[in-house]
Amino acid sequence: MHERTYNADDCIDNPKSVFTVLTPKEKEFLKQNYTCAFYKKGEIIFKEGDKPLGLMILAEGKVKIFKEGVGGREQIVRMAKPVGFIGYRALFAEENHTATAVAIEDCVSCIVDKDSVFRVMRSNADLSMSVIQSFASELGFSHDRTVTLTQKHIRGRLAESLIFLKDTYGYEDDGLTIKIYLSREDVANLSNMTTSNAIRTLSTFAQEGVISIDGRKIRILDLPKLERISELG
Amino acid sequence: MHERTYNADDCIDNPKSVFTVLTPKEKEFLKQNYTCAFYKKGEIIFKEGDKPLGLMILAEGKVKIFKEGVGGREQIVRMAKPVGFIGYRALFAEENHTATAVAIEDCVSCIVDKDSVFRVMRSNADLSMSVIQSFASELGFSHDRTVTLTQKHIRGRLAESLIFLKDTYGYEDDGLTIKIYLSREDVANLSNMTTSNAIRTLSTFAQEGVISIDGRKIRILDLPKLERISELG
DNA sequence: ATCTTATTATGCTGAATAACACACAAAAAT
DNA sequence: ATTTTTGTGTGTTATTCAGCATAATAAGAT
Repeated sequence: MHERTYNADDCIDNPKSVFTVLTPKEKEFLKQNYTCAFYKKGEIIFKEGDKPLGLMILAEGKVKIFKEGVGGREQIVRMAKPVGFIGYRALFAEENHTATAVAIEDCVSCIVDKDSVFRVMRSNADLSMSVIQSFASELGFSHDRTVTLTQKHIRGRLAESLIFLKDTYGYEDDGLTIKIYLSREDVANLSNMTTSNAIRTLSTFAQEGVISIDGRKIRILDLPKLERISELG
Repeated sequence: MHERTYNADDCIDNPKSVFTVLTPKEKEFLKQNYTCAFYKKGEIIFKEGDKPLGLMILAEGKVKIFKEGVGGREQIVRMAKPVGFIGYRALFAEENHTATAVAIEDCVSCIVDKDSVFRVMRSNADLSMSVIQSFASELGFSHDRTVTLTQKHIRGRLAESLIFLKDTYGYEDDGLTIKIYLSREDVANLSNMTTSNAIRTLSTFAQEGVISIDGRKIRILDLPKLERISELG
């Protein structure tokens, strides 16, 4: 982890963040209580068991959050993008982290210290309500994933993961390429399958003309068909 | 659903509920804004797609909350007990319900209307913070379950479910019998397996002396062994 | 009381998918 | 540049578990 000059004010002022409900004064207060850190691709941002130090805002880069299961097998539970929070579940649950966060690309993350976050939340009910709404949505998403990962077949699980990645990160300028470049192993860990089966099923999708593959670059050629595969299970 | 005279003041005054952080005045306000309903065993309390009307407090009885997956297959995502909330995820996410709640026993549920709940939450930061903490814990639990249900083998999943039921509902006076009586189908839907396999695996556990079965009454005879089965996967 | 339906129990078969083995390509380290 | 490591692709085998059938029992309905 390297220190670097980075301006997190952008995060706090970002119109897409939950901070829009804050008063200028409250924003100012937060801006005086954060530090920034730079993480190289592949670096661990926090590990299962670590104590959360504050509210981490992902300012740049992409992050995977996963849990270690049976025999060290990874299950990705969340994919974070800028501008978004990471590690906030443990912070608000007053627990140590129960998952590990790893940078998928070079990342910049800003930490607002815990006391400052809590103070602003107590002073601004709108912020609390936004956080509650975020948690409630995230919990719904988690329940959905549980059902998908346990009930759908490999093809359905992979199709849903690809759609999820597209919805989360969007397309490149070509309007086809999913704007994230994951290893086959990560795709597998997101979709609850072995790496071999992720590779095989991606190839099959490509043969069927649903997607095209160029290394880690995945282009969705036939979204309706991909959605049908996802629905069918 | 039958109306019945029931005193929900007990719920709001219950020392185990999140309402302990409220002032007497706020409690009084909530007590003036709730209605109670009675549900017979097997009755639906709310269904996937329904609009949440308020914050439901389960005052008496036990409730299963499940989602319908591929081919109508149920996945139980939560088991509620008194005094606890039900249907609060959708309420706070400002969505329709994404799961169905069914009474496992005769139940009494009190509904505090949405506006009143939100008003008190805006006036009392402690309450909001408690709700946030609850959501954060629940989300952690959901992530745990996802990993368990996808990665552990049948025996591990069933063992974990039995431990979960014991932790949630406790023992009968004998200190052995799990204080909930589920059908084999519900046990299966909690553990992501077919009814046949739930029956089979329960029998195996009984043969091995880990539990004993008497109809729907399950007694845990060897908790350490059950925990070991759960850990191993 | 008796009929009907739901639940529990058990065996058999087949499909889905994990596990393993190996080859090859690409990237990183020396 | 060359060695080592990491990632990708493909075939084969083994295992787990779902699906189905059938019977016995228990619970509800008429």
